[in-house]
Amino acid sequence: MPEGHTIHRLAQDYAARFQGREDLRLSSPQGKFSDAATVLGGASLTRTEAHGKHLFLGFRAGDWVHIHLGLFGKVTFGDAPAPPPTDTVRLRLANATSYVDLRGPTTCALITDAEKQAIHDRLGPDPLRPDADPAAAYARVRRSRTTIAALLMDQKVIAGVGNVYRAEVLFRHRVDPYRPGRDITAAEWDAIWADLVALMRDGVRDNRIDTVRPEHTPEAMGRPPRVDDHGGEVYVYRRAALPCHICGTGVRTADLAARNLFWCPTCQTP
DNA sequence: TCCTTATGTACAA
DNA sequence: TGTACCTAAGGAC
Repeated sequence: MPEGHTIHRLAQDYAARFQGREDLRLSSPQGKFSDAATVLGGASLTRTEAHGKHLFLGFRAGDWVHIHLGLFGKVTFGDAPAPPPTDTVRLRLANATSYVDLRGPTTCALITDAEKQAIHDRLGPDPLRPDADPAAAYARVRRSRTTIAALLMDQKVIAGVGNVYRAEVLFRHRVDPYRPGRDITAAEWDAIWADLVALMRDGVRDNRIDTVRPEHTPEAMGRPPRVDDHGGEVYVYRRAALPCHICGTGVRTADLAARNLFWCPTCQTP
């Protein structure tokens, strides 16, 4: 599930169900986080935060649980009573009314304030954070020979964009994914950034990625709605060889840095 | 039941 | 650039 919008939504949802309550219990049925769960004991959740794809659960001054879902991590919320956990649950939070299970994360670790700060320091601006500075991202983009497709996935350049938002925002701005960063104009970057802010805010609200403009929706175009397992309506992501919604050209796909890239060779210009 | 795939990242060579 | 890691679902047998 995880691009930045998912993580910001998780920060909200963890807070809504657990923040400020005194009846919290932590456990690690799988065992890999048992020591930390014991250290935290019955501490209450005081705040939550997201930066890019990193989630931080704050328990007391200096105590943070740092979570990164990686490619496979999943989080499941539910109402009490919590069912018996399966043996893949890395971290369960439970109180009298709710539970939440974390499975398969790349990272789930107890860290200090200083360690958390170090993570912020190595991440680029996040379109979903109010403190984000798009000019800092553009400063890196404009002096790079690397393709814009790779730069958008580089969390040091911009935090929170993943393979879906990358493909979709480049399509929406008609930018060929192989164009070098240095050939992206300031106006193009400003438009891409503003679009990411809007798209990702929608993503947090809806808990899915929809990128198709109203005039290109299945209803407007007279096509059947797309239903994929990520749940959203998109232009090119995972639509290899299918006709482009706008021009009908077959959507192309290629490997770029071990990830699948999708684009329309007609609509997107070098 | 096995194989492939996936919205990610880190580290080795 | 390749590989390892974490999990679950879907499709091929």
